[in-house]
This record gives sequence, structure tokens and C-alpha cells, in this order.
Amino acid sequence: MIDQRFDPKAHEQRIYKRWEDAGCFRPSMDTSAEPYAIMIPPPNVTGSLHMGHALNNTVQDILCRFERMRGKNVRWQPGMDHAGIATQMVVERQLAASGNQDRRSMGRDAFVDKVWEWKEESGGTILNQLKRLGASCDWENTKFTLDDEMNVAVNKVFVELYKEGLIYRAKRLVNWDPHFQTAISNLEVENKEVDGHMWHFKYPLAGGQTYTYVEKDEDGNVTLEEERDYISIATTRPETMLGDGAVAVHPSDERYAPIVGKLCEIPVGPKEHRRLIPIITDEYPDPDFGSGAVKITGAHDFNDYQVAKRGGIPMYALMDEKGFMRADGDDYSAVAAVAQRIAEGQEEFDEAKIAAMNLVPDQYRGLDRFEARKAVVADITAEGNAVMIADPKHKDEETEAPLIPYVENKKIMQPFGDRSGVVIEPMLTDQWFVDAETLAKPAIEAVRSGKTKFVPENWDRTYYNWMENIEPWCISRQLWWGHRIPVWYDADGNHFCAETEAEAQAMASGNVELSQDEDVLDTWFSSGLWPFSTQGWPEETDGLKTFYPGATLVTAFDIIFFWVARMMMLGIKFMDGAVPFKDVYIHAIVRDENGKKMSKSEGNVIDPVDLIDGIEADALVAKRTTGLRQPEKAPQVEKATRKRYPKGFDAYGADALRFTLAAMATKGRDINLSVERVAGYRNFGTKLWNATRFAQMNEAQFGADVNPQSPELSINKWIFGELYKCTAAISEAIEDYRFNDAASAAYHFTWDVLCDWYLELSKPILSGEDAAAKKETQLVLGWILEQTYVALHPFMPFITEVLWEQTAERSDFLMQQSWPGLKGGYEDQAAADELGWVLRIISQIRSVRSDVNVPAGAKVPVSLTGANAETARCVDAHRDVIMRLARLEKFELADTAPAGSVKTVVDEATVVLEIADLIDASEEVARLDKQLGKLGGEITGLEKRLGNEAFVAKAPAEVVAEQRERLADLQGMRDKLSLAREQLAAI
RNA sequence: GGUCGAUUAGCUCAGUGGUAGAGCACUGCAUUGACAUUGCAGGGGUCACUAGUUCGAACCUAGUAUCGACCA
Repeated sequence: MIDQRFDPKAHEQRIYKRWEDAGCFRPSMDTSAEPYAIMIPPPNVTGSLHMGHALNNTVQDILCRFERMRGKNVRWQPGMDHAGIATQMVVERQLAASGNQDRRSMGRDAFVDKVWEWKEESGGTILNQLKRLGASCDWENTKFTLDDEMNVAVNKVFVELYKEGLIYRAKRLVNWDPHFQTAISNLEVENKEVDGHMWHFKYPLAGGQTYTYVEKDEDGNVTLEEERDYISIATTRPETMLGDGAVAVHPSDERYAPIVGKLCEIPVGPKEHRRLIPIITDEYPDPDFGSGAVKITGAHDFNDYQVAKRGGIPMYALMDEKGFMRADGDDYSAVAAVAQRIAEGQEEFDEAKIAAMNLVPDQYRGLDRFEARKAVVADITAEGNAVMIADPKHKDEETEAPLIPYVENKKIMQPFGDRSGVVIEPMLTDQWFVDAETLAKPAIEAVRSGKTKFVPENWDRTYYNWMENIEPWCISRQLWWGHRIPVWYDADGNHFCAETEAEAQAMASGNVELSQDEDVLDTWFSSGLWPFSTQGWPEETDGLKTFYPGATLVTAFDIIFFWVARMMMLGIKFMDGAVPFKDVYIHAIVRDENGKKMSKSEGNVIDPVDLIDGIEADALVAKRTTGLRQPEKAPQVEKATRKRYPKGFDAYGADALRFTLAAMATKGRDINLSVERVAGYRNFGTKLWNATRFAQMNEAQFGADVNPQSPELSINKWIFGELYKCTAAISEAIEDYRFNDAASAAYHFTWDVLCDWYLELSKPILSGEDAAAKKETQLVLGWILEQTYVALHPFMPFITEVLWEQTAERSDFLMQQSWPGLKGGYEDQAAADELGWVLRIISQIRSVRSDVNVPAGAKVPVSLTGANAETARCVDAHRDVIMRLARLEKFELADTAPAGSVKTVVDEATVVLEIADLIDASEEVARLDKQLGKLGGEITGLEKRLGNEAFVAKAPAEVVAEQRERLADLQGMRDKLSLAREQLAAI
């Protein structure tokens, strides 16, 4: 006999180890089986499990376990990402905390060794957490994106792309993290709305020229007309004015038409060396925003960069790699003079020349960028070049409001490094780029032609949108932890791109001294190769041949661009045009129960492991209040947490968590996770557990081989049919990625059909005298439960495996069983009809009993009038069970009903509860009237619809027939009920 | 500003043209035999709003309102 209840802690890790030791997660490599591969989105080596991972991996595990049971040769490819910047940061912090040398004084090799040490010791906790979740990955083939074999693939891809001209070096604007001093990807940039300022400054026209500035309203009426000797510019980043190359206005903007082509002065820096820049037109400025005129600083803003490129405007870089104003190069006066000649078109320029020019005036050189901003604002305002407005705070109507500088306080979007937390600076630097546009073309086509499908399909728009506007992909990072760029330089700056240093040396022909490029590759470059590098490419391995392309990629939408797109581009490029996966299933984001994003700083994070193992309220509070971005919020977080979860979380176990996530994984909607829901599914596991205890107490036979066609009893035939319907529904739903439907089909069968009905129906047989019926039912009960374990296994692997283990001597694991219903042939319509009747009549009687307040314990005599021959047969066949479940004293056929009895209708027959003495006749009449009223409404509706000629003529015949049948049924019921009412009222 | 999505029971959510659903919460009853992490029965919805298409609309179309996400 199994324990009284299932204790996840006592079994989960034990069971997992048994599976692992037995090699259950290995692909079968059965050549007759269909291969099925899922590539895990490799989590960061520094990461730990959050709800997003839990959902992501639950979905993958459901797919893998399901397909394994369906006989496929399954590889779920696990591994981790080396996460360049994050890992480097973790180790640098650790070095600092332990008083070690910093990275630079330690040197590159020593530092990288340290990182590897860290990785071996503390990296990859997340993989163990995935095991807690039950993930059935092929761990023996675990890969790390920085492994030597991955490096071989990375170098080969780099060199081949380089040879084809698809990788090149160039100076372009990139996201620069001044803290880590490296380029970073868009993914590592978090755009946040912060309080900012918009300053309005006057850029005086060259030589004191003036023009008439006219503003009009929508109807063309002049609202403002004045002579101006300046153009008004609004900016949130005054310090970048120093690098302005032009002022741009929209070509349609009439206000500035008179001065387009003229020069204006940047109102900052030493008066004698003020730079003049041209006023140009471009489509970019929005005439309705600010003054409508935009300063163009190509080297420090992505939009300006595009404008500058279009207009041939020089892009002057102002900052160094730490985000300080440049202090290098010639004196400002000399450089400004050159810039002036360039602006006037008197001097040629090229990229290198511009890059060498430091246009930061001497007094700002070496300042932090934010200090420089303050200084620039102060200097401009002091000189009278700020746009002035009347002080809006001035309330006194008698006196004139004083003029103050026009500075708007407004929310601005600012980019932050997600790791460093510092403001990201767009910077012009030399980097390696991939020609993504060329690679994107076949990748777009693969989705258009349906070789790869997005699920839900509307994500293909996101994909197209990104891929069709793709920018060159910056792949170099100024870090030490990563794949070193396979390019070597000689003393003259010639470079040689080769897979190994020896090859580069050979290319350099001779014994010249070569040094390798200092930079490493973007982590996504190596994870973009994941679907084939993990399978042994460039070797022609069995793994590669079998598991490329994969079946499904399971991921969240936020990395469609960064990862999915790159795997598509690189997979198609290097695997002869074959896409890396057939389906891309995009799942939801897991939020808290109020729909808020779970975040450390909000203090609303639910750690999946805490739901599995349980956590005390104090520990939960402690967890949520440490590491807050705003520590002053701690009391608030504590209060909310204690109010919401006064007792913390129970240990719900991995199965309950998984089932919850699956049940909530609907297409195209975020998951608002509620802990109550998890508790509900823990209860579901308990239900299954107790059903098994019941079976054991009744000597159900487990471990037998049962032919679904063998049972004689209709309830046993019926339950086979129900099981088959359930497993077919689960299969269809999983194939279609409707995990919620799959979970609810499993839940409904187990609880509502198996436990609430089949078990109850079996009780009289199991405790009855008919030995053959009892034996058959013991056999079927055991077998049905085993099949239920199988059907639930993909969702709840632990509890089902434990039940399998503990109900019979087993030579194999549940996870190795075949999916039920594969052979089919379980349906028996006659049995289904018969049991349908039994269920209906029991429900009807129970409902009436409750309605008329018959005491729950009272046994009631019931007879049935107007029954046909089939019903009469069923009454005999199922009398025992109906009497037991409906709590009847007798259940007999009759010709007439005793006066004053309570009646209800089931199909053609009238059910008569002979309880006249227990009830009040007038109340009973009222009850029947209520029912008749309801029926009448429905009947009228149906009659109206069927009376509508257009409906009968145009609706499909089957719909019309259905409605007619329904109407006839309702009318029959109404007739019987109103007869009952008349009889009762007559007393 | 652009794109996408959402709005259905008290709450969290399913539901792609034909009888409005689930879980939780709520109400009444039930405790000696699988299970109170339970059972039986029940209450509760103008499917955001407006107009259209259709024999028929929660569902399709257009618009409005509110909320959200991403991008700029």
C-alpha cells in the first residue's frame, strides 16, 4: 500500500536520479524511429532559474516526454551560454570582493583562467535547477558555448563568412557601455523612462543675419511673427552640442525655409572659435516636436547618425571609452579651425581625419559626460543664449513675470546597460560586423515559404519586421571572456583571418610577428550556431545527420530577434539551406497574479524552486527585500508579501508547478501566475494518489496486460472509451501546442470521469458477490490507472512515476511506456450511451433531492414511468449502483405514479420520487413552475428560430436538424413536467 | 508617433459563426471505508461600447473607450 499522501520531497530527486542512472534521457538512436530534437535555449552560465525558465522548460519537457512515449528518437539538447559580459562581471566582482588584483593588473590569461575556475565551481546552478523541474535533457551531450569544439565551429563560420565578404571591419555607431568599456547588443540595453530635461537654446545665425519667423495655426492664421537672428534648438543632451555637424529641419517646414542652406553658430566654447554649422533639410525632424529644428550629432545619436550619413555631415566623437569628454589631440583652437573649413566646404575630410579631431573645448576636456552637461548649460545660459520664457510660477498679476531659461521637465527614454546600470552611450568605434542583410534574405524566405512556422503565427510579423529592416550585426566585444576573434595582425597593420594561428602565419608568408585581435565575439554569435555546433558540426556526425533540423524551438518572444533570427540565418547558411527547426513555439511571459512583470526591484518575484520546496513567510520576505534597487521600498514589499502570503508557500512539488504552467500556457497571452492555482493542481495530484490507494485497497490488478476489447461489463467498456477520448484529445492538443487544452483534458478525465464516476460506479461491483465482474473490474481499474499515469506523465512526471513504481514489480520506467490509444479501438458506442444514461439519471435525482431539501442521509423510494424497453433493461442492469449513488430505497419501473410525488424527466421517462410526505406541495409546484419557465423560454427561442424561413433555408441542414431535435426533446420534457405539475396542483 | 495584443462570472483565465465555460472564491448540505488537499447540489455573466456583415455574432468588419507590451 502506498503512503497516505504523496510527499514530493521524499521522491522527486530520488526518481530523477533513477531515470538519469538508467539512461532514460538518452536518444534511442533507433534508426527506424522518427528523430525528434529540441535545442534548449542555453541559459546563462551565471543564471538561476526563474519563472520564465520554468515555463520554457516545462513546455519542452512535455513535448519531449510525449514524443518519447510515442516512440520517437528524442534528443533534448541541453547546455549553457558563456554569457560574455555577465560572467566577466561576476568574476570581476568576486575578485574585488576577495581583495584580489583587478582584471587588468592580473592580465588576460590569468583572468580567463580565473573565469574558468569560477565556471567549474559555481557556474551552472541552473542546470541542476532544471533537473528539479524534471527536465529530461540528454545531459550526456551537454554543451557549453565556449567549449573547444564550439570554438572550432565558431572559427570556421567566421572565416568562411569573412572570405565571402559577409564579415567586415568598419567604424559605425554602436551601443557602448562606459562601465565595461565594450560594445554591447541591443538586447543588453534596457530603455527606461526617466525624469529628464529638455533645454532650449538659440543657435545664432552666422554674421548676425536675421529672418522673419512665422508660426501659423491649423487654419493658416498667423499666430506669431517676429524677426529672429537665431534658430531655436531643443535638446536633452546639451553636452553633445560640441559635436554637432549640422542643424536639420524638415523640408516642408516653412518656418525655416528662409534660412535653409545658411550657417548658424554652436553657442558654446571659446567665443573666438565658435564653430559654424550648416542648416540642412532632412525627413527625420518632426516639425511638431520641440522647435522643429534638430541638431545633428552623428557620433552620439542613432537617428542623427542616419541623418549625418545621408547628408555627408562629419561625425565628431566627443567622448572616450569611459564616457569622459576627450582629452586627446590638438588644442581646441586648432581643431575648431579645421572643422570650420570643413563646414564651409573648403576642406576635404575622411573618416580617419574626423576621428582624430577632438572638438571638446579645453575647459571641458576630461570631464565626466554629466559634469560636462552641467557646465555647457551654465555657460550657454550665462552668455544669454538660452531661450527665455516668463516664469510660470509667478502668480502676482500686478508685476510682470521675470524671464527664466526655458527648460522642460519631461520623461525621456534613456538607454541603460542591463548589467552595468550605467547610461549607454552611442559611440563611433571600429568593430567587426556581419552583413546581416544578405544572410537575412533566405531566412525571411524560409518563413514565408512555411519551412519554418511560428506558433502562434502572428509572431512572423515581428520576425519579418526585424529581418526586413535588419542592421549590420556588430559581433565584436571588448571583453576577455569569449571566443577570440580569429584574425591576426602584423606590425604593418595587415590582417589575416584564419581558423588557426598557424594558418594565419602561413598566410602572412614568413616569420613575421603576428598578434591576435584583442576582441572577442558576441555571445550570440556562438549561440547562433547552437542547432548544429552542438551536434558535432563541422564533423558529419550521426547526431548532426539525425537531429538537424530540430523539430521545435521553444522560446519567449523577446529573443526572436537576437537568437531565433540568428540561428535561422546561420543555420540556413551553413547547413545547405536547411532551416534549424520546423516550428518556433513562442510562449508567454510569466507575470505576477496582477499582471505585473516579476522583478527583483518590485519585490514580487516568485522563485519556482520555492513553489517546489516550499518556503516560510520569513524567508520569503527576506528574499524579496534583499537586493532591491530601491532599498527604501523594503517595508512596503514586506507588508504586501506578509499580507498576501501569511504562511509562505507550501511545498507544492514540481508536478504541481508544471501542471499549472501547462494549464495556463494558452497561445498568445501572458500568464498571470497565482499560487492558489498551483495549490489546486497539487490537490489534483493528491486526487490521483488517493484514487490509487482506493484501487489498492480493492485489490486492483496492476502490471497486467489488458486487451481493451476484452471487458464484458458496460462500465468497463465505457471507461476505456473515455480514456481513449482523453488521450486523443491530449495528443491533438500537444501537436497543436495547445498545452492548456491538453492539461485540461487530462484533468477532466482524471477527476471528473475517473474519480467522480468510474470509481464510484465500481464500488458496488468491487464489494459485490459477482466474482467474474469483480475480477474484471479489478483488472480494468488497475490498467486504467496505469494508462492515466502515462497520459499525465508528460505533465506530472514525478508523481506518476512513483505511482508506477509502487503499484507493481516493474522492470521498466513509466517514462518508457508507450502513449495510450496508439492502437485505438477502445470505443463502444452502446456502452457510452448506456453509461450516459446512468450518469444522467443519478445526477437528476441528486439535483431534485437537493432542490426539495431531502436530507442527505435519507433513502428515497423512486420509480420510473414511461420507460422504453432499453431503459427498462438499463434499470435492471444498473439498479445497484444507481440506488447507491442516488441514495435510494428502491428503484423500480411503474405504470403510474403515486399522487403528490416529486417528478423529474430523463429522456423519455419520468422519474418519480415517492416522498409526498417529506415535501410541501405548493413549494414543489413552485419548483416545477420555475423549471417550466426556463424551459418555456428556451422553447420559444427555438420555435422562433425554426419559424424563420431564412434560417431554415440558409443554415446548414445539420444545424437545422439539431435544433429541431432539441426542440422536440424540450417539448417532451415540458409536457411531462407540466403533467406532473397539474397532478400535484390538483391535490 | 508606429506595431502588436487585451477587454468574457468577485478574481485569474479558456472559448474562430449555431445551447456562454474552467479553476479559485461564494452559498447550502454531507464526516465510520480512496481522498476535507474531499463529496453532492447551487448562485453568479448586457461577453467594454457603437455601428455593420450574416438566417444567426463573445467570435467576422469598421469605429470608439480603457489597459498593456514592444519599437521609435
